[in-house]
Amino acid sequence: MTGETTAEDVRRLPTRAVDCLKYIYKLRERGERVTTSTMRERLQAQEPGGQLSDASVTQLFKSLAEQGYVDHTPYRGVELTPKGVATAAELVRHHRLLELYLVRHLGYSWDEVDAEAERLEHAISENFEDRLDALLGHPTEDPHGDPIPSKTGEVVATHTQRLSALQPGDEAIVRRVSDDNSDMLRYLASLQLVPGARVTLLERAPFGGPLRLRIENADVFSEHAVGSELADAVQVVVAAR
Amino acid sequence: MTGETTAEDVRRLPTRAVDCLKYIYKLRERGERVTTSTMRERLQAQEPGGQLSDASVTQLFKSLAEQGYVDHTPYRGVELTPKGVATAAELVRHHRLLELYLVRHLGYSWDEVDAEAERLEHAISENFEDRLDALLGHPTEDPHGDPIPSKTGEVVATHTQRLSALQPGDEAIVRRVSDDNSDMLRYLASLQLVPGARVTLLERAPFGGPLRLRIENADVFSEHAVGSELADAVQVVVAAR
DNA sequence: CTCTATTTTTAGAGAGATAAAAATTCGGGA
DNA sequence: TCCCGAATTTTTATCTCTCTAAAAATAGAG
Repeated sequence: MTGETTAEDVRRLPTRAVDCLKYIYKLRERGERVTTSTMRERLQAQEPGGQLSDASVTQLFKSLAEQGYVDHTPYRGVELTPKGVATAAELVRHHRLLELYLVRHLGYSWDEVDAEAERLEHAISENFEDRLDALLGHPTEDPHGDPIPSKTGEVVATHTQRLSALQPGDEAIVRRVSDDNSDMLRYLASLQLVPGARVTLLERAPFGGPLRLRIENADVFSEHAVGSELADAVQVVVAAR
Repeated sequence: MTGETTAEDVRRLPTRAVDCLKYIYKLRERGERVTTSTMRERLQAQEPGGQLSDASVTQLFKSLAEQGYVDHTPYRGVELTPKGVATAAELVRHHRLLELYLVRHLGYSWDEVDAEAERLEHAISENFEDRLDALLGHPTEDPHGDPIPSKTGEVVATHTQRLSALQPGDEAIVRRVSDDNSDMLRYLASLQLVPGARVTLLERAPFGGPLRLRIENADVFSEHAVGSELADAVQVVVAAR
């Protein structure tokens, strides 16, 4: 028995390699295909001002494939193996536990936590992770509504759709918002368009135009027009149609 | 004006380089000379199973000297420049704030915190540091009695001496204990030989033999014999002689 | 002055990066 | 269906950085 190595992998592999697994995991959450250039953009965005070529990403893919974390079909992209899923889930678990902790116990606002968690997720120990988990009451969602994988990598799946997919007259509950754009998060908070809020689509302009919404959160009502970029970043569950 | 770069240095420099500055800082705290081989041992102990040669340390010294963090006198050793002191103090500040935080808010025991802080100290942001500092009430000492440098690198100096330097009959207050040996810390805790405790040296055996001590902490009294290694690791302030 | 332990220099190996060249995919037109 | 060309991905050759082993240099004790 070689024992559980997933947790160690997160700290043993180069930061870039684990981040790569994490992004594959997150892109797959949204059902997108993972290509070399997509990954280069992602990894590059991570390190401000950092340079990274497509060729380097190809080599990273090959190296991760050799180590059994991904299946790499040349010219087609990569998919996580079970081992890769486990490792990525462990890192994502760190990230989301940290985000929730930073908001609840250190007074961070939800638009600040992504960047801080990005750094810390690689450094914390198994012990730290477990203490956070217990202190937070074994949570299953982070402040943005993203599911927190369990220690064994399972997630509570919720069937959601994009806010942009609603039809006029539909009522829905916000479940999840994209967490990686600070400015958007601040704006969403100002609209009260947060997980748990109830939205009604009043009207939608054609050709990707704005959506007019009625928003209710904590008994406060408002009405706003939002653009398609924002409506794509918000996941909802339809309550009435 | 190029602005304050110290905080960024901690995250921009390679981990090993910042750790090197930290160890120079800590060795100087105890007035020890910093040689190539000492540093190699220190850095090697850091990474379990890690290999590191003396030659690498020499190159690290040269590189840090070129960047203005240390003065390197070949064959003699290194000393921190003001820039080096500032950078090391910033990292030590991270470390000690984290140690105190882990004990106070996450239920860690004082023998666990060094290893965890070691990892986190490189990852936290300026923002995180400031929040910790405020939450802890701007502390000046960590759980082991080590001073926490201010944001500008100043420390509250206390004139201490080793417990092993006491004479029979001396009474002293424990101020500080060495933080890097888990087993010793657990043992010290079991003896109540912690910062704030009052000790009286009853007797000392010759030739580096054991010291017989009377220990008082929180109105609990006890008597123990301790060896010289332990007596060297505890710093005290004499109260009565 | 000489001997020994330590430190530094030197030479070269390995990881990880890039630019440029080669290979492959994919959509559209004959 | 086949072929072409643009876009993308992979390969190749090379560069830089960091490390080590071995050789050379130096310090310090006797």
